[in-house]
Amino acid sequence: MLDIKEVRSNLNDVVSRLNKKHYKFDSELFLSIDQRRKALQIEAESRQAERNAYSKNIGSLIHQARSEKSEVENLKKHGEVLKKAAQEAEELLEQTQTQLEQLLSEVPNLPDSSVPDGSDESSNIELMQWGNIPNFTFTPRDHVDLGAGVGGLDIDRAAKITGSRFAIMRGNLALMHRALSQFMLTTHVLDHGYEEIHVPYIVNDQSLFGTGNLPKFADDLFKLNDEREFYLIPTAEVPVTNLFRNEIIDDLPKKFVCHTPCFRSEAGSYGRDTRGMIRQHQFDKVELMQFVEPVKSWDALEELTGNAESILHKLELPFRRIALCGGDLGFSSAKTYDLEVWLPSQNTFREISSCSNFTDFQARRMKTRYRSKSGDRPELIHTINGSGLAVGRTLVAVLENYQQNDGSILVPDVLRPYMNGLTKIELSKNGF
RNA sequence: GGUGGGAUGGCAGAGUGGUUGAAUGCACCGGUCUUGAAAACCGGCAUAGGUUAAUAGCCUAUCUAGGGUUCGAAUCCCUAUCCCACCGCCA
Repeated sequence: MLDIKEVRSNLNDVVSRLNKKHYKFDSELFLSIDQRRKALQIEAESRQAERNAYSKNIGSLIHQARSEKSEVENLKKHGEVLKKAAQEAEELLEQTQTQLEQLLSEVPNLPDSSVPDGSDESSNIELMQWGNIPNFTFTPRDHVDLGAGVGGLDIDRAAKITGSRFAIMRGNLALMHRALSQFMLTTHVLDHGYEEIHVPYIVNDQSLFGTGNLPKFADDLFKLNDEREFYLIPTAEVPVTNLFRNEIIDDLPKKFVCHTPCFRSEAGSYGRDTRGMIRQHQFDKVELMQFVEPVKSWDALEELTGNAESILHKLELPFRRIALCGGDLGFSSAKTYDLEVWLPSQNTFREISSCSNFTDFQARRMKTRYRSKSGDRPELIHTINGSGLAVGRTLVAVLENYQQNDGSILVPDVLRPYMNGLTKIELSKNGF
């Protein structure tokens, strides 16, 4: 949520910055509702003040036993009139305030000035590339064939059990998948100073509002068939960011790393990435999350992005860092770096991590504040998060980049300790 | 699933209809004292919104949340959520 005070006082600036994000903000509608709100609020509050003063006066009269009973009865009658007037004024105010809140809750975060212009991913800017793109002496297979070859990946049976966009892994492939998440967690905890945290995979609607997934993006979510407003998490960002919802915290920064499955309905992506494990309804992700003081959030974004990149360094997977342009930025983000890993079978880079600074946008929705020292006014914090990394896609990248001529897969050095010393996943004679 | 008991400011904990936004203690901040510190003493210390140049005043709201009763609600009534205890069931 944007700061309504800033929207009011810098309306033109806000409109043009939202334009960069390719969002048309209806400033006239905003102004008309806000002006109505102002008038109604002044009216409602003065009615309320009147009522309060009147009641206080009755109280003191009764206390001093200065009045006749009948007199008090008359006073009460008039009190009822005041009460009605106050209630009516309040009702009108509430309607208008709700309208204003609804309007504002669907407005995206303002992009940072460093964000490149552009309407879609074609305007994203590559900032750097790392690693050597492998030169295969044979035609590289894709991860679906490789996975089938080593007898560890089964898409068809997953479709039977559940439906499309699910996968089954077994044997050494399942082991590698687990090893990847263990490796990521351990690295972020021991090398980068994150605290490991385990959270619910089901969240309520308020948490999703806090991160900005609701009210606008309900279609992307799996909702439980329950009287309560429960949803499967689309990312650990939702439960972890909401840790301190409605709280005032006093020690910053806080850094968490969290491994969870993620559930996305992928509505609107029919026909895209239908083959294999690239786009699933369920996937594992190791998420990095920082809660920081406002002045430190830009440094924190660089740090966190670097933390995610170090996983790719250690796995020796070629990747590049992309700055998303205004039109490609997520709803809550002020700036986002995507990390894209090289996939030989597609001869291109594919997203494996997305690291964003949300500035105070989520904090305002969640009412998460901090107090630097006792006595100071609480201030909204900034939130930063990013994948470190998407486990399923990392597995895909390892399979494809480490494949051998015969279809076997070398195990990256750093994973071997997590895989009982295994150095190579061999072809399976029996298939799956 | 059943039966009871709870939810008050950063924490602990008073408060059952009338100047209570809320006693008291702890924590915290400022001061006095001290060579310095501690102790003691004095003072301050909730959040949000509105108005405003103002993080000054003033007004409004908030004692888990949402409704209700009343001229007036932390206090009475209803509902929800969460926590605790015991019973039942269970990985």
